[in-house]
Amino acid sequence: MPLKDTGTEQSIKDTAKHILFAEGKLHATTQEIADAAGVNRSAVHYYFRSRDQLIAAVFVEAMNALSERLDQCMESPLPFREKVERLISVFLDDMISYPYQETFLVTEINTLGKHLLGNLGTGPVHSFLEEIAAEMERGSIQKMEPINFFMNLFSLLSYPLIMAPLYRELFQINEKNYQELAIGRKKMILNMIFNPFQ
Amino acid sequence: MPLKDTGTEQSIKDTAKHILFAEGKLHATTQEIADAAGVNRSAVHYYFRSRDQLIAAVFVEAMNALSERLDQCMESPLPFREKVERLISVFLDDMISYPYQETFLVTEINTLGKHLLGNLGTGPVHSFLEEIAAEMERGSIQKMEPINFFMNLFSLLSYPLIMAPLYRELFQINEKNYQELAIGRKKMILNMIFNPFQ
DNA sequence: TTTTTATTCAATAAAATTGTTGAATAAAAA
DNA sequence: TTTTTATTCAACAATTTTATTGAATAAAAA
Repeated sequence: MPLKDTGTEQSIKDTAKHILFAEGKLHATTQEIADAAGVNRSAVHYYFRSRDQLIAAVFVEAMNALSERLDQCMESPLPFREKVERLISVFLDDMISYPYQETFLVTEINTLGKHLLGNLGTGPVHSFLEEIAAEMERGSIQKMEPINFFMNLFSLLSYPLIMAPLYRELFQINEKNYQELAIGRKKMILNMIFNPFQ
Repeated sequence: MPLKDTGTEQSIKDTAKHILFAEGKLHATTQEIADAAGVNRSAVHYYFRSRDQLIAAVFVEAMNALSERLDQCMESPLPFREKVERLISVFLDDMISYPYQETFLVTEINTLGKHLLGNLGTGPVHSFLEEIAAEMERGSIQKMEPINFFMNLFSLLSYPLIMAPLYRELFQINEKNYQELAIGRKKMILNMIFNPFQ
């Protein structure tokens, strides 16, 4: 660990994030990461000692950034519907820049161990679930298990972007058009989520 | 390639599928696969020559099996709603036994190349999309881009199972209860899909 | 029984990747 | 200027994983 901060350590992490989360190269080597970061491979070991520790650092940072952003949305004093709208915008932007992030988290969680998850699922998520339950009582959204409402929201939001490489082939859509499709889903998701069915 | 079929080749592929798709060990070595299959590692090379070719074979077989099953559902002469119900059941069963399958396909598609996708997205999917459009005309489902209806269905179905390891932590639910939750979503998904909102 | 075939086994080669080290360098700080 | 610090560089060791090979074995087929 260096005494003054030249940004190299962070730059290595950011590059690793880009390769892993944006490009989806889940088997990236330290060499590939170093090259992409424009540093010598020694620097990677200098800062992180081992590949595993770099991966773990990236994992933790991504996890914290993600839950922080979501928590901020969920804790904001906005009315429920606007809160959900912001949640969708924030998450959609994130998914567009880092479509493989969730996939990475899910496939690495077993090898890295759950202790790296930190304070995921504390406070904000819990109170947001209660808020969902309250809205159901009010009748503004369809009654169901609050967890299901939560998962529906993120399903409709995430899945099409996670599976983009497959669905682009399935539907023969190029990258640009597919992204437009994904962004266009925003309004539709709000409709599905907020207009009580039956 | 052996002249008589002793089932070993298939057993190796099946074991690889289990390790990759059920256990989610995306970095599995040929040794791990051979051990789990109860064969010598030589056998793996005897049948597949290289790890890459084994992975490719597994990929192709999984891809074909998946699209065949889906095509069968989509082509069946059932009324639309029952067709969708079958689709959900078939896919849900598959997701429960192989939760990492889609993740694997999506992360390997870049390294392996799209030529392995075969005849994905031909005939059945296209005619199913037309059927969806027709149902929208009939008013039995909400009007939207047919592709969005399709993606909504699979989003609501797949995402909670793909993300299970993460969401089990987030909601502090054990594996058994989480699976019950996932199965219980079936009816709710049908409701969301079929009851026109607004 | 003889032959064929599938598979194992051991040994080893080849390749890829990671991790280590100590000296060299260049820039910033003192 | 001297010192410190971050980083590079080259060389190499260690480890892991993959791939090859040829002989051995055991069962099935002829």
